Amino acid sequence: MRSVSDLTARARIRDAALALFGADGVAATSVRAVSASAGVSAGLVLHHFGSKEGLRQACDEYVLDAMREGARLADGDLADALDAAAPVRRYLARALLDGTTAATTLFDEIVARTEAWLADGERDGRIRPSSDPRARATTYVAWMLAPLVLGDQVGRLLGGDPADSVVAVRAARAGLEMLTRGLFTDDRWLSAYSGALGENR
Amino acid sequence: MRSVSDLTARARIRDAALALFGADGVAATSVRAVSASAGVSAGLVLHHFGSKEGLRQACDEYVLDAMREGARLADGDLADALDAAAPVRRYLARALLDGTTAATTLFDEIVARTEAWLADGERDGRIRPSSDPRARATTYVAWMLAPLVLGDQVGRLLGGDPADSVVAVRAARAGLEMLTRGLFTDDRWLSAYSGALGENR
DNA sequence: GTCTATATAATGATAGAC
DNA sequence: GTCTATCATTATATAGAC
Repeated sequence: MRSVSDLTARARIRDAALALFGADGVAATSVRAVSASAGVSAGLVLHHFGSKEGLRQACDEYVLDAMREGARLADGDLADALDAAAPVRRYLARALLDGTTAATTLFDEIVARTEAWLADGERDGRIRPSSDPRARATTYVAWMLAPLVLGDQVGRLLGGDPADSVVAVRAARAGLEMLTRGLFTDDRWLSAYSGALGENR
Repeated sequence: MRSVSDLTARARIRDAALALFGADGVAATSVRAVSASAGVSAGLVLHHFGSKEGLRQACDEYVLDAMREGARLADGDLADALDAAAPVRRYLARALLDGTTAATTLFDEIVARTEAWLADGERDGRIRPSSDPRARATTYVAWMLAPLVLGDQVGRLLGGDPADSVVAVRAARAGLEMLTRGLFTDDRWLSAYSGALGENR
């Protein structure tokens, strides 16, 4: 069991920054707040990372690595790859909104992998065909990311205790139900859209 | 046709704040930036709103009203209520992430309305039954909000021009397709979750 | 209502001792 | 590697003239 104080100061600073940046946003988090949370001086933070921007980039790279590792372990379905540590998830959510290059890169990678995974599933019959595979993959990814980005809101309504895994399971189950049995019984609305776009847009 | 300069200074300041807060976040936006964007002095901003926090609350209330108005016009489905002006949507996305009281209130209202709307649909057969209506409504809302929060990412992958409405239509259509015809062909994964939770959790 | 000028605090970053 | 002390800049907010 590795305790917090066993980490190098650099790692502790990065972890503290990750948590604070994720919780409050980069702009709302001062270097001093990070240093206090890590139990070091403000000077040391800048000694290690050069600037606040450097610290942000270090967090970006760390999250990128963590998510890639998670994606490597899960063999396709995005839902499995997303059970990273909570601070990493929260940071990622904010980074996606801020449009950092790391988050943009990651989003692209995830969509590409998901599109390939869905195409595979289409071939062997696990996944229904689509008239617009790219749009479907993108939308699917956005949906899987939604409870992550809106985790506080979803958690509050579904359980009270945000750290409770029951919340995540309930949401995941409800989502799966919609995606297997469907939500709407007829394709009235769908037809309206098809007319507007053509079948293979 | 009402031009920008016809608005009172107070309204112009609020609109400018809405746009900048939504684009960059509240913390990353200075009162001076807002005043410059609105074409007034920094002092006037604080004269009208007391403080930066007061300005933020004014934006919150404005967005709350705008969304409620939109929801009143659309008679149930969340997707229709979300076609508010782009600045309002972007502001709302950030507010949801920041967990402002207005955004929290709004999220709760939306989920409640959606749950009622889904229950209605269940009764007259438009909507399939659910084993966990609350979780389904919450997840559905989170999904409909996802392209809003992740709009930049989705737009980039689906069209290039973020302001292009074709992007929104493609995403909406792909989503509808998944929610009508389903995505997964068998309920293998769903069964696994049902076992873990019991049927009526 | 609107501006300019200013007070005061906090922030990112640097320099140098240990 | 780590700290303290300090600088220059920028931020919010106030006071008072017009």
